Amino acid sequence: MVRKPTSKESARKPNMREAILAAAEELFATNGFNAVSVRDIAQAAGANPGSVTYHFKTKDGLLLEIYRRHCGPMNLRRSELLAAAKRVRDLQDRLEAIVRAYVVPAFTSGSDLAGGGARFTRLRAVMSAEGNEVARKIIAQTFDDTSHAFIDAIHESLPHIPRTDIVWRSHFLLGALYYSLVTPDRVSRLSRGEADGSDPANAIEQLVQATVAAFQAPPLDQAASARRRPVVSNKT
Amino acid sequence: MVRKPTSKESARKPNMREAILAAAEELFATNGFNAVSVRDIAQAAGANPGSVTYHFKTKDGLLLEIYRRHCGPMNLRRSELLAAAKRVRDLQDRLEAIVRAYVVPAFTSGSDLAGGGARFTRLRAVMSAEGNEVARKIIAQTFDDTSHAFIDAIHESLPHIPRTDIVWRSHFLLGALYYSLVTPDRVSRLSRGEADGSDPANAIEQLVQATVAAFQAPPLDQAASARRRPVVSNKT
DNA sequence: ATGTGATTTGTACTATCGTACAAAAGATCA
DNA sequence: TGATCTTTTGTACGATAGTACAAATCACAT
Repeated sequence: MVRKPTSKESARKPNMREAILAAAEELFATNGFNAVSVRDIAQAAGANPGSVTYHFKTKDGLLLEIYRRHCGPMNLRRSELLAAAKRVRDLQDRLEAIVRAYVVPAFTSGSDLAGGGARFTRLRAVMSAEGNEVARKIIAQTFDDTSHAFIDAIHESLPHIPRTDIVWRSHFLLGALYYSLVTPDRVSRLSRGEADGSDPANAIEQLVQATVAAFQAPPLDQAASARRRPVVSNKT
Repeated sequence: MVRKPTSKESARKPNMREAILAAAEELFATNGFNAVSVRDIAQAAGANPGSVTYHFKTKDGLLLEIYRRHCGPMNLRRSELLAAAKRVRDLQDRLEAIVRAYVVPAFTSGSDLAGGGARFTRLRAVMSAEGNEVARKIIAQTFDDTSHAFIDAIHESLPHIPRTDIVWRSHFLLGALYYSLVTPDRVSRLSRGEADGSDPANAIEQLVQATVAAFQAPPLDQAASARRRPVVSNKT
């Protein structure tokens, strides 16, 4: 009989299941899915390999549970911030608030906080790069709603920009966001130590500032693309 | 091109070595390094697993050779385009030309062309996400020069923007570029079929337009960051 | 045609992978 | 305490990984 935890959760270690999830999250996010073995995860969590099988059945199941754990709270948080942002009167300020609502939850460093977090965002970036099938399915059915909500909100504050352009630019935003979390050291290196790529507050401000300007760029209509004949044409 | 094919080069198939390189490039770029086995590569190239060992010694050696093959020509191409871009008089046009010089070689679809190409760029994106050690070493010592050259050029056409900001924004550009090549289908999906994320010409124009605007955004100085107190502060 | 060196094949070895499963240990409550 | 359920451990199995290596095969100068 499956009983709900009556008074308190019991385990020899504080919570082995959580430890495994945290370890897997960290290892997957930094090394990718295939490079990390179940034994690696177990060792990092101070657990036995068999425990992973017991709690999550398979390695895919473990990844699935990581997504399940984060997706709900993260989208909730984003919805709240988006709703607040949409109440901003000034259109320019509203656009910035919307972008901030999208970016900030992705950078939060709270490890206890279930929703969002830089580690989970980085995990998603790596999984998307690896074309992970488990992640791909979840992403499409969980994040597209949120993405559409943000795109619509941005579109409302920039009515003269075609929706297509906004989609492209929000795609670029996500790419920039991902990459900032994947290789923050590159920023420090290229700036010769003048900037700290690992500082989330820094990254957020830079990203918001650059992205708002990108969204406000003139639309890419026929006239514009006809005006600028490319120096180097691409193979069609 | 016609060297002496005397006693040095010969193979039963047109060129098995090339076939293996091409197959590995394709598989690594779409599935990551660890998800692809040497046997997968051999099969895709119509070769025997032993052939891979013969030509490249190890799996790492194969990846290394892929980078070696592409890095030189790609950087050369970029240098040429950058030099041409720097000769543009008008500062606004010059900035766009510089960005284009950076972006265009990364999207070229020529498979015979050794320099650059979308496939190799995507490969780099995936390797960077996976934190691949072989790739990391090569990248740092091969691409940083080029990156600095572009950053300097952009800085010259935007003298009032601090170099730090330019580094961040060019970092975002690379992230957006990578992500566009990794998951082009997402653009098609989110735009509900109105845009084709797989069309390189389209991606280039959108990326150039958005990036130029991002570079031209006002600098992120003390005044700006003080003015906008964040809605949600991040853990320091 | 034949010898020679370059390439390809076939196979085998060892390590490690994900996972299954029985036994041990811990927790819970009559 | 003893019965029962949950969790952890230890171990093993089949599959597959990267790589080594000898034999077979090919291209070509002689």
